[in-house]
Amino acid sequence: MIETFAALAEPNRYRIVELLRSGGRSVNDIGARLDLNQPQVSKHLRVLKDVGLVRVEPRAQQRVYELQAKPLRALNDWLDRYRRVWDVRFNALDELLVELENNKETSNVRKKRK
Amino acid sequence: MIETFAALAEPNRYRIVELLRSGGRSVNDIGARLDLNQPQVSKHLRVLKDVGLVRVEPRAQQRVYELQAKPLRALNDWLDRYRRVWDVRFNALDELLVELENNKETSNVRKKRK
DNA sequence: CGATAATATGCCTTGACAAGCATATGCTGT
DNA sequence: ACAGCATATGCTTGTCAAGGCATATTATCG
Repeated sequence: MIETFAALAEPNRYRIVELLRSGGRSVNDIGARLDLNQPQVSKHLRVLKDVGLVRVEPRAQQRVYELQAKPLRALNDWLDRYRRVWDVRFNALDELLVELENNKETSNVRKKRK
Repeated sequence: MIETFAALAEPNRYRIVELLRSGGRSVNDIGARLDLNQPQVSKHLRVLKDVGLVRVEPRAQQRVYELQAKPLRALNDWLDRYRRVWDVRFNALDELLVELENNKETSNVRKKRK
């Protein structure tokens, strides 16, 4: 999770991700559109690949990078755990639903009461 | 958006946010629970406050920090724009349904009614 | 097999930022 | 106003990561 945040916290990497939202692109294509030098694009893509945000598909002599679902899904799941904070619908009488959802995931919910 | 990612990319800040999910806490309380020195806690809270992730409420001589909805909501909205990438239900032939949902406005999409 | 295009990697420099520690500021009760 | 606790800020140091540039790697085609 933190890795994903770190990857997206870098401005140029964020721009790359935004660009790839419209579909896979080659390294040079990305560099041209975002006005970045090729080596830096490759490096950023490496970071994005390491955290699973993109995957590579060789196409002829170039490599097409495209977004991957998994980290985005993970981000969504993470955010779900904060729903009671940001979603208005959870602030009122939906406490019951919250309880149910908490039961569904028994991961790190075991907190010590004092 | 990038600011939010950057704030959450720092391990200790992430831990603070996770801790605050269960409710507002004072600076020393946070420091004690996460085993952090008080100055670093204050600094991290400053960053979190600057990006709007927390707000302060003075309580006696201590300050209680608690999570704020806005950046989390923004994060959710941002993620929504990638839904077609990560949400399986968007990958197939549900394009029509997407149109319908957008029109219905029942989902958590587009609730900004400024 | 050379030539060339597309991409990756290595090295260096520089800037940002987190931790540690000392100290300042602020609030509360007496 | 003073003492004492809670929190904030300033300064220094060390680490890490991004950009720039040169160069290595890989693939395609003649």
